[in-house]
Amino acid sequence: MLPVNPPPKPRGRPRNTVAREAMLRAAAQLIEQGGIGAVTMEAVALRAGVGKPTVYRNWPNREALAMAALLATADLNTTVRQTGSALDDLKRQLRKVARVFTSPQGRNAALMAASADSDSELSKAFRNQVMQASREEGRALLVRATAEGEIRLGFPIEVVLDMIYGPVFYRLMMGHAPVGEQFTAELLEQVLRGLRE
Amino acid sequence: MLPVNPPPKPRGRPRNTVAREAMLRAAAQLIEQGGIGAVTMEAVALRAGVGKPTVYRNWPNREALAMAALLATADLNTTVRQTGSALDDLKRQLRKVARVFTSPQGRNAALMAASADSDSELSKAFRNQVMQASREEGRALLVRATAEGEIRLGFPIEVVLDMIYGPVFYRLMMGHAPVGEQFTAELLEQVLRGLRE
DNA sequence: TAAATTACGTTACGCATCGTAACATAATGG
DNA sequence: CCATTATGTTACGATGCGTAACGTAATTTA
Repeated sequence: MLPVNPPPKPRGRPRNTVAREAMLRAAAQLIEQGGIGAVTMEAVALRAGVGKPTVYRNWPNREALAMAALLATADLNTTVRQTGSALDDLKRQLRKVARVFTSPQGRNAALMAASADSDSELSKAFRNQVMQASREEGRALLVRATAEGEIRLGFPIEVVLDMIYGPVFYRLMMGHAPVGEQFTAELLEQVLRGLRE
Repeated sequence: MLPVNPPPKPRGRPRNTVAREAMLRAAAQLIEQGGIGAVTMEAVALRAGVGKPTVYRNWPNREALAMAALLATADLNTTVRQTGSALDDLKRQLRKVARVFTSPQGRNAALMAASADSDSELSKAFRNQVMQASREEGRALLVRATAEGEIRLGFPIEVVLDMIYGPVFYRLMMGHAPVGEQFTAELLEQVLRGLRE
């Protein structure tokens, strides 16, 4: 057995989890109202009824706090239930991704992930949890679709995943056109045309 | 002849264009070194050898100045010469877009366009000049390709444009995979599969 | 040439936010 | 009881913002 101290049992006064949640909630509300820029450590401390140093004891800077708040939002952590064919599920999953990232939180989340220091811990966690999760789900569905004989074999799957999710983010970020039901449907249809033998 | 006063002849002391260019250059250098966040009005004033109020006389805030500096970079305003078939030109244009936006300036430019207030004048100018320009060029090439009989008719061209440029921005912004020669080639190949009837 | 007009650089100010320090106090473990 | 850690309050210096007030420079109009 490896000596992986399971609970290292901290010594002194424990962290106030209520305060921590209050801070995350305050940050999320501030984001919703005024975007990432509205998340100032002082505003969070005030709104959460907490001392400013306490905020700094939990997160080293504003960016980390905002990222943590976004990571904690429930929307970003859902997965699509598998009911129909793989391609039907894929269609529904793409709509879900589009819907989630059309929300203010989702849009801000994507922006933060893009602009954050790529090496920071939270940034990596974010990419893994929020973006890679969609990709993994999509990858599994594409594999299932090949097994079901709906699409051909031997296509570059990473590129195809970028073709599916890339345009959604592109429109979301650049705002040159809406990301509606029709768009995701046409997009997927057009992608699949290149995969049907 | 319409009475469009060509030079309305301003009254007093003219703007110092040398200072203006110095400020834009200073801003561009600051962006290159430390990103958008490094563009503070005071740093620009100092580096350009200019008074702070002069900076504010030319741009209302930091965002506008940074945007103007990025707009002035030459890379973003080039167009691809048409030498081969439409599809060859499209391939070369996609590489050019990828190359431009892989540079620090390009990446920051895309980020600013995404995060800036969508209604601001410079933001709109930016989207038109930098992003729409690529799309227009691509749209023209796709039309030419149909005329040359290389691809079929009746596809949703806006969606296809998103499928071409979206994945590039997606990788650039999220950083989950490189945007190399192989990627753009495979991407275009896969997109064209869905267009060849 | 004189007057009006506009831009310039310098200096200074009030404001917001940052990130940190000092302190007394509260909660928990040994 | 003592050591340890977290908490809230208060305060501080540092930056950057955006503006105002000045005297000066450049250019157009009369």
